[in-house]
Amino acid sequence: MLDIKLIRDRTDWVEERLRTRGGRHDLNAFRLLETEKRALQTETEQLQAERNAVSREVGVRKQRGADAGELLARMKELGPRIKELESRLRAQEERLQALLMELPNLPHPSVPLGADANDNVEVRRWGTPPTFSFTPLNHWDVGERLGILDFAAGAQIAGARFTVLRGAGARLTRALISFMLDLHTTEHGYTEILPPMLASAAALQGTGQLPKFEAELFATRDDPFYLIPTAEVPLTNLVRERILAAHELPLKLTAWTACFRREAGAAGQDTRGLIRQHQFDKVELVQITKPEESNQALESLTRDAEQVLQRLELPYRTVALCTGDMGFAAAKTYDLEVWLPGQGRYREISSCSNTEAFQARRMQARFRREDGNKAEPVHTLNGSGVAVGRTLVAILENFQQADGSVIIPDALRPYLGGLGKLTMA
RNA sequence: GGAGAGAUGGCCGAGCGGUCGAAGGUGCACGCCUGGAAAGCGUGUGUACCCCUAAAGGGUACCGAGGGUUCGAAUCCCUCUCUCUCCGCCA
Repeated sequence: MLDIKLIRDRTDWVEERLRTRGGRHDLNAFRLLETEKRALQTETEQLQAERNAVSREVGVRKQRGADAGELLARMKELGPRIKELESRLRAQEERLQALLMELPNLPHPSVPLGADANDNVEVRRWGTPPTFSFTPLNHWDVGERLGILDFAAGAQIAGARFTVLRGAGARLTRALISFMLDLHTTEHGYTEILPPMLASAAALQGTGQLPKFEAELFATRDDPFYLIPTAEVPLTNLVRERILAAHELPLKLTAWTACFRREAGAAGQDTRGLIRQHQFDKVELVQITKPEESNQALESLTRDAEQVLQRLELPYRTVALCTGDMGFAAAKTYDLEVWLPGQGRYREISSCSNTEAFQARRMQARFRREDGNKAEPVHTLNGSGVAVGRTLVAILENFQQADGSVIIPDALRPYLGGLGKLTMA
């Protein structure tokens, strides 16, 4: 949610910044509505003040046994008038709020201008894509040949975009999760959380998935829950409606969760393999910081995610998303793209964003400085550290051998009882 | 799922339908006191929004949420949510 005062005071500037993201946002309608609302509020509050004064006087007179007849008559008129104004005011506020909730975040000044993914800017590259003496297979072929990925079984249970992992596939996934969590908790200073994987509408609204992107979410039928599309939702909502002390910041949280996405509108994309599933595992990183520290925090959070790929010896590049390609809540985003030999290109495996105060304002997450002044919104950041399913894909494709086996990166072996290679049965 | 109890400020805890944003305590901040501290004394100590703004100031709303009764609701009524206890069920 944008700062309403900023919209009011610098309408044109905000509108211009929003325009860089593409889409159209008419802030004049907003400003008009807001002006109207304030007039209504002033009128309402004047009458309320009068009501309070008169009814106080009624009390005083009654206690003295004096007559309050004409006062009661005045109150008879005031009552309905106030009630009507109050309900109009509330309606107006709701409309404003609804408009506000639909506006995306403003891009940080350092974000490259651009329309779509083609305008993203590569900021660094790590590792060298492997060369093969044979034509590298797609991960689904590698996985099926090893008997660790079973797409047919996933479809049988739940349908398209669900997969069953078997044997070493399941174990490798569990190993990846443990490896990532251990790295972030013991070396990067994050606290491990195991949160609910269903969340309320209020929580989803706080992080920005609702109300605008309901179509992307799975919901429960008989209860008011949504399946979380990312652990960013529960982790960030840990500070919803809280006022933190300055010394508690930054908060660094990590969690493994399953993530559930309907992938509405993704028909025909990545229909084969593990790349785009309705359910996938992810280790998430979240930081809650002071405003002046969030820029630096995004850099370090991104490095924390990159470290996962480096330890796993997976070649990747880091890309700064342009204004037109960023998500709704983000002020700035780096994507990590891992090299996939089967596709011969880099594919997103992590997305690290600073949402600044955007989510904090939605969820009223604040902190108070040592000087004891007014509480102000915190900044919230999130990033995948990293997507587990896609990491499995990357390992299968990058470390596949001519004989169909797959070498396990050293960093992962302790989590697999020393296993160094997946081989065909 | 059944039965019961509860929800008030950072925390604890009062609150006959009227002057209650809310007693009291405690915590915290500042000041006095002290060689220093404790104790003691004094002052202050919620959030949001609006008006006015240089500052000060003023107003409105908020006692879990929403509705109702009333000239007037923290206080009465209804609905909901959450927490706790007991029973049942269950991993």
